[in-house]
Amino acid sequence: MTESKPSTVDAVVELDPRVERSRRVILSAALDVLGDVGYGGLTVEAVAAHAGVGKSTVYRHWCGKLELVEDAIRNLKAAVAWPTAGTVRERVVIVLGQMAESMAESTWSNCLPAIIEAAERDPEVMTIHRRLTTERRQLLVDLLTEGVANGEVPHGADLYVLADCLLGPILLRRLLLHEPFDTSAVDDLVAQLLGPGPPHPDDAARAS
Amino acid sequence: MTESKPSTVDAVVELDPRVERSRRVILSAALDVLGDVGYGGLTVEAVAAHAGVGKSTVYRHWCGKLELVEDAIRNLKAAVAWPTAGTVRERVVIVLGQMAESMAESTWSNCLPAIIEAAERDPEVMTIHRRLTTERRQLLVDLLTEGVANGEVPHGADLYVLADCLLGPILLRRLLLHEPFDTSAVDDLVAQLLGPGPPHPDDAARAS
DNA sequence: GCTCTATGAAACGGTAGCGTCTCGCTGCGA
DNA sequence: TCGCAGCGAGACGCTACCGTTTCATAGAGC
Repeated sequence: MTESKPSTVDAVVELDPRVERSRRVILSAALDVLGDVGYGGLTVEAVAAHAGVGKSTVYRHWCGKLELVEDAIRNLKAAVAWPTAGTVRERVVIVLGQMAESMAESTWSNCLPAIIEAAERDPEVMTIHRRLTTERRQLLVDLLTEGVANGEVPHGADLYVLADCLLGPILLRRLLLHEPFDTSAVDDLVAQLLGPGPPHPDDAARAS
Repeated sequence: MTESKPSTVDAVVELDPRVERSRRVILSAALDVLGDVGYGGLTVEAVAAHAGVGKSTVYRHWCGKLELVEDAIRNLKAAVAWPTAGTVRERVVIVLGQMAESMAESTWSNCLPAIIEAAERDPEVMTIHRRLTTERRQLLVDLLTEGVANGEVPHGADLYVLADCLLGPILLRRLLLHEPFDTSAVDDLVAQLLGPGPPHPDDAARAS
């Protein structure tokens, strides 16, 4: 599942491997529990049981539920392989396909409703979540900026709005409609926003 | 076992005005509390206290927290005045403007994260929420269909995807980015999706 | 005015999670 | 090999909420 690296805040050297192991397994369990029962339903005892550790071990490393959840969300990484080759349009399709796929089944997708809920209650969680989302969207905006430069994306468009038009529908179908966003829908989506793209990318010079 | 009322809203005549008043004030309080503390944090006692009624009064009308929340969500109405005059484009702008406005501040917006969370845990809540969302989106799809008929919206587009492109960004900014979606963004959004139409929608010939 | 019933308040036992603590055990590093 | 620190297990007092029950009050309909 989540092969999270201990790259959280531990710039300091972890001496004892037992500590590192405990922290890793507890954070992973926290995400599992969070996805299962949500933010309000998450309990420290449930996380400890799911991690197979004692409750006191959790309290040894975190003050309580809130700090634990914050740390767990911080460790939530996006399993997205950012493409570097191909036209901008092709790369957008790939990125959105991965987005739709991870929206259908991933730790992140499972935790998303709980994170949204938690962000609503706790400012720190909101900051963390907004940062993660903003960074991810910025990559798409950068990709679109490249598309504007080479003519694949029309000039004059607000690329942030355009990026939200690409990401928003996937989010809407996951959270509000509870229906999948399949590959053909991604094609429709990109065609809607970047024009009726021809299968051949050689005629990228199309502005009329 | 507590019997459930066949009608959740106002279909059946309530004999005693005290009963009607209790149900109304409790459901309203349930939405307030839901928006304040979320689904997991909502308690029957908090709802009763916020409604200014006794706890036993709540249990007299609902089996428990789940049925109460379901009923409250069922009664959550969209405060959207659907426009009937003007071009399709103008009406789309009005609808999205209202959407963005109610996203910024409304009972519905306050409760949305909690409802999303609740829908994730309870199938009944999911069904209710999906129905509400689907109905609202369908109105926009119908509007776009009218636009296709009179040439304001290009042919061949998947109108459901298009509707999600219009609604998705507003949702994304509310839930993930926690930043407002103002009027100018609505204009950008519509321009992005329905073509760069200034006040005059005469440039409908774009798909050729 | 007189029932009749919905109501508010409160007490009740039961359950669940909190956060702290102690106590052996064991893996780690020296 | 030894000392230490992290560990699990669990008991603890505490608080909050659950869902039920009782009872006196007051508002509604006749």
